[in-house]
Amino acid sequence: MATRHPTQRQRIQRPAPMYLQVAQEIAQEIRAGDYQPGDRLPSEAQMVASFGVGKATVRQAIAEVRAMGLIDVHQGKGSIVRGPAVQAVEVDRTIFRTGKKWSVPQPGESEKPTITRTSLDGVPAALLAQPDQDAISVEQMIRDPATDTRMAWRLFIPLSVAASTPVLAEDPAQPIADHYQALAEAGHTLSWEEHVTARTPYPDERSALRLRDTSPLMITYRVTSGTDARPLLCEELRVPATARLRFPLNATKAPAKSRTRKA
Amino acid sequence: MATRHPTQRQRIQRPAPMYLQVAQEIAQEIRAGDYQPGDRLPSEAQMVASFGVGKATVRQAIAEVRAMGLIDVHQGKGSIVRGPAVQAVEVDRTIFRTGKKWSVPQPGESEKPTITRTSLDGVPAALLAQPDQDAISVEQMIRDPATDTRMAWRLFIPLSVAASTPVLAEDPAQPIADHYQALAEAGHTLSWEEHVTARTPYPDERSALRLRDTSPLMITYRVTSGTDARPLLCEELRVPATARLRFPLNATKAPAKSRTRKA
DNA sequence: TATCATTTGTTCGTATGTATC
DNA sequence: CGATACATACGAACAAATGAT
Repeated sequence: MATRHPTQRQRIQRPAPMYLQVAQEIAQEIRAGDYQPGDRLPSEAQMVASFGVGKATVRQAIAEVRAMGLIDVHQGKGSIVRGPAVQAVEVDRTIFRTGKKWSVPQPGESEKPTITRTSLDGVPAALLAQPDQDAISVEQMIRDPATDTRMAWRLFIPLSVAASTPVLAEDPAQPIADHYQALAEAGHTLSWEEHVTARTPYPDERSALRLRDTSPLMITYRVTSGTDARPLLCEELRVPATARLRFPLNATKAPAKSRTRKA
Repeated sequence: MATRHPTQRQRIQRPAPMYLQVAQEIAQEIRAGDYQPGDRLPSEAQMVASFGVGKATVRQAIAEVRAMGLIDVHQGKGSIVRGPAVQAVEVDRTIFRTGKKWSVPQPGESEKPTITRTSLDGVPAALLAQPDQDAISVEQMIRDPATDTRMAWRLFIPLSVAASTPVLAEDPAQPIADHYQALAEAGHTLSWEEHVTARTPYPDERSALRLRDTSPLMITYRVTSGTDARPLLCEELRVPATARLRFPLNATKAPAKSRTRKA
């Protein structure tokens, strides 16, 4: 009781951890232009001396700055300041239609696809609304030569859909636009929706997609639906978060019962 | 020379770092069901003993498992196994139209907006194609009470647009659908596109959005364009990557010169 | 309410391995 | 080959949060 001063209790403010302070200091110096893109930051040992903190603190600080995307760190070389020139790859998610033909932008060169049979699980299963079902899976790595960006594409064709539209199963690895056309010719009125999320990549994804540092991973699921909004196909695309996904948006006719806007 | 066996040079394979091995082991045990959602993992000290490695190694391993999204870590409590029940908040990015009125889904409750004047910079500046220009900025925090998810919304109205359509500047904080309507009434034929990216959040964003652990941040920019595809407005929405953004997609009439599909 | 044991968070120091130049 | 720099790993200590006593 006597040891606590009520007037102080409001204002207490603990200092941020030292590693965060150091990180902020480094980030500030970079943004201020003290280091130009391409420059090397002082070595860890030098920072230990100049900041007067331990090595673990410096390393944690550098990890933060790297997570901010301001530097690249290379063993044996040092920490290199990134330029804003890290141009974002733009991945166009538009679906084009010319008469009865469909086409989708191709963001790079594709490697040869792998066709397997898998059980539906996780998000694709939920989006396809068909749990406990198997699907034909087509996997393909896509590489954009201009920026050396790698993307992982995967198509899920539920077996029930392959059964009712056998042409899909005949050549699962054909261009996706041909799948769209086949479904349309089978009498479906197609519509699409896309779901985007992001997460920290797993170690194997980091190496497969050549992800540098702590860059997150964007994952987008495109669901192709037919008549009665029945989901038919699910495409998954995983891209480094250095990219930007582009969606064209059209206004949709509101349902009869229009949504009320909350406060 | 004599110390190197040429026949070995092809097969060398360094073992993975111990912290990754430990992380994989923990992740495997979780996925195998050895620990149920809600269970506490063994404490760091116990792992140090059971794995026979140092504390720093265990901590790095736990950081990996946490980055995989398998556990939540709380100081003083321990590491809690997450359930797959971490339902993703779905943020619907549809734009609805009823006759001459627009509406957009409201993902939660809004706090009171802050109106400032800023200079356009970074992605919004590039998307609005109007560098070296000022803009009216409206900032607002949105909270989804069901999942306690926070989102940061921001609107940029370039001064040139505010000048040619003064009604926008009169009440910048009005519902965004009213801005759309005002622009339509001013003679614009509206269209939208949305750009999505992700990155590691800054420390201040982590606290403002109450981000747990190492969850990345998704950022989406919605650009409203008028006649002649002239960009008019830019909305920025930052949401935790635990959310899913949902876009409806309509096929777009292909331009006269249809895109050729590369190999 | 206050205390205490447990658990994670932060920080230091030191040593060794590996990549780069 | 050697010097430099980052990566990994160990040990130790104290701070801060949590939950039970």
